Amino acid sequence: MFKIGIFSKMNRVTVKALRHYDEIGLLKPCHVDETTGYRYYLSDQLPRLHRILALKQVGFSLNEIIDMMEREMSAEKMIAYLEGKQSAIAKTIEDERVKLNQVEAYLKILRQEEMNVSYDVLLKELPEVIVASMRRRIPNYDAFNAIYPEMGSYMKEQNVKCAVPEYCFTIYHDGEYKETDIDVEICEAVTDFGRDSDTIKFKKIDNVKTAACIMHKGPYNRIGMAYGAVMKWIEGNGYRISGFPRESYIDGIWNKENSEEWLTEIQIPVEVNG
Amino acid sequence: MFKIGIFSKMNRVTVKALRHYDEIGLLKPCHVDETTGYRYYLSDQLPRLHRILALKQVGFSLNEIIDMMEREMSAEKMIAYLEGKQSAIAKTIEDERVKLNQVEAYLKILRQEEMNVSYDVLLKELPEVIVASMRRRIPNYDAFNAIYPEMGSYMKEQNVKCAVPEYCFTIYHDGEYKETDIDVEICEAVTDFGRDSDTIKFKKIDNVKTAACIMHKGPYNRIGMAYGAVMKWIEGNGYRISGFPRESYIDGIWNKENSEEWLTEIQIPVEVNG
DNA sequence: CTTGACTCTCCTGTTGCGGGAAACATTTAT
DNA sequence: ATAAATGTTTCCCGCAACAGGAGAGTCAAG
Repeated sequence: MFKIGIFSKMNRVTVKALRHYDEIGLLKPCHVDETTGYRYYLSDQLPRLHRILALKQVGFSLNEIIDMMEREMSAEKMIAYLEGKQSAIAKTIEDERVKLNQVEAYLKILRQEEMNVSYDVLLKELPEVIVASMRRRIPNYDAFNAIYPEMGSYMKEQNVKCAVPEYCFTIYHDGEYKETDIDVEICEAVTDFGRDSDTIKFKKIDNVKTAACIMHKGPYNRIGMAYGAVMKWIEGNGYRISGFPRESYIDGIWNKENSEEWLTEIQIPVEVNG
Repeated sequence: MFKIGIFSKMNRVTVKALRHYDEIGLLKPCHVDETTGYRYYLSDQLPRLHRILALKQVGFSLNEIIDMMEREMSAEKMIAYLEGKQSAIAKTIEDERVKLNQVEAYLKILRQEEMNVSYDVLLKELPEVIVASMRRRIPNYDAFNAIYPEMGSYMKEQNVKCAVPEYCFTIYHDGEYKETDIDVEICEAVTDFGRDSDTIKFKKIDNVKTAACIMHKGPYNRIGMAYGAVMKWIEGNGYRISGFPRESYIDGIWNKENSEEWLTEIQIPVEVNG
C-alpha cells in the first residue's frame, strides 16, 4: 500500500492530479482510511494509471477516458473512438495551419511593406439576406451618387423596410478592375420581398460560408490599397475567390462630413484552394 | 449610436462577447446610459472590433490583444508578437502530428493484431538517479535469481538506502536480443553514493528526456510481446531508440506469489527521427 | 516530545464566453 | 393608453484539468 505522494512519483503524475482522478471517479485509491482520509494505492493500479496517461497523451479528455474504461470497451468501440480522435486531430492540424498562414501573411505585410495603415483580414460568414437590387452599367464611379437616390425613393414608395442593421453594398460583376463602364449591382438588405420594378428587383442572396473581410477607413480614392491587401492575403493564405466581391458601406457622405471618417468593408467570398 | 444587439449583428459577434470585452476593457462602448446602464456603440468602433476579431482568429488570447492594442504598438513589437505566435503554432502543429501518429499506431495494433492484451505506450521523462550498479555477463535469464541477493546484501552492509519509490531495473547492453551470455547491468536507485566494491559501483544516471514506456503484466516469458509492441510503436511513430532499454521491476516473485500479477515496466529512451 | 514532512479538505483562479434567472427598458400592437 | 413582446441590465454557475495556497490534522524520526 502506497500513500499518495509515493504513488504519484511512481508514474510521474502529480498528487493534485491523482486526487482529481479520485474525485471524478477515474482512478479510486484501493483504500481510504476512514478516520484520516488518507488515500492508499496498490501497484496493481499502475497499469490503469499508465493507460489513463497514455490515452490522455493521445488527446482524449478525462470524460472520454472514463467512458472508455468503465464499460470495458470492445475493440470495435475503441476503434471507433480512435477514429473519431484521428479526424479531430486532423482537423485541428488543418486549423492551425490556417492560422500559421495568417500569421505569415501579417508578418509579410508588416515587414516588407511600408504600409502606414495596417490592414486586418478577418474570415467570417455572410448570412443569407433578402435584398432590393439594382444592376447597372455606369460610366464611372462618380455616377454612384446619381443612382442611389433612385433606390431610396422606390423603396419608400413601395413601403419596404430596410433590415437592421442596415446592410447596403455593391457587387462588382466585372471580372476585372475597371474605372469606366462598370457593371455594378447595388443591394440594400430588406426585411421582406417587395414588388419588382423595371430597374429594381427583389431577390434572396445565399449565405457565403467564408468571406475574407477588410475594413477601409477614409475616402474611396484610397480603397485600392485595401483591395490590394486582401488580394495579397487571399493569395498568400491559399484561398481562392469564389464569388463576387462586395463593398459594404457603413459610414459615408450621408452621415459623416469628414471623408476621413468614412468606413467601408470589403467582403470577398473565398474558399480553400484545390 | 447603436445599442448592443444591433452592434453585435454588425460584425457577427455575440452580445455576450461584447459585454465581456467591455468588462475586461478590450472594447468599451462609447457611451453608457447612467440610469439604465444601456451600452451604446458607434460605427467608429467597428475597425477596432474587426481588428480584435482578426487577431483572435489568428490565435491570440484576449489578454495578448489588450496588450497589443493599449500601447499603440510599434511595428517591431507587433512583429515580435507575431513571430512568437508563429513558433507557438508550429509547435502545436508538431504536437498534434505526434498525437496523430500515436492514434494511428493504436489503431494499427487494434486492427491487425489479434492481440488479446492491449498495450499502452506512454512517453515520459525518466528522472536523474543515483544507482548502485552491478554489470555482469550472465549465461541465461535464470541466473538473475542468483545475483540479485548479492546486491541486496552488499547494500545492507554498506548501509545505503534505497530511494523511494523503489526503482530497480536492469539495462541491457547487448545491441540485440540474446538468450544466452547476456550483458546486463542491474541498477537500484539509492539516496546517496556509497563506497564502490569490485562488483558494485555507484554512479549517477542522467535523466532521459523522453522514454517510450509500456507495462507488462505477468511472468517474464511473455515479456517479448511487450517488447514487440513498443518497438513497433517506436518505429511507427517516427522515433528512434536513443539509449539502452530498461526493465523496471515493480511487482515480482518477492511480493506476489501469483506470477500473473507480476508487473514490469519497459522503458526505452527515444528521440525523434531525423 | 518536537520537529519536519505528508496529507487532508476547502477555496480560488485559469480562458472566453454560454446559459439562464430576475428585474427593468423600450418598442410594437392592439 | 395599455398590454405584450422584445431588448437590455446585472449576477451567478458551468466548462477542463488541474495549480496554488490556506489552515488543520497525521505520520515517522530524532
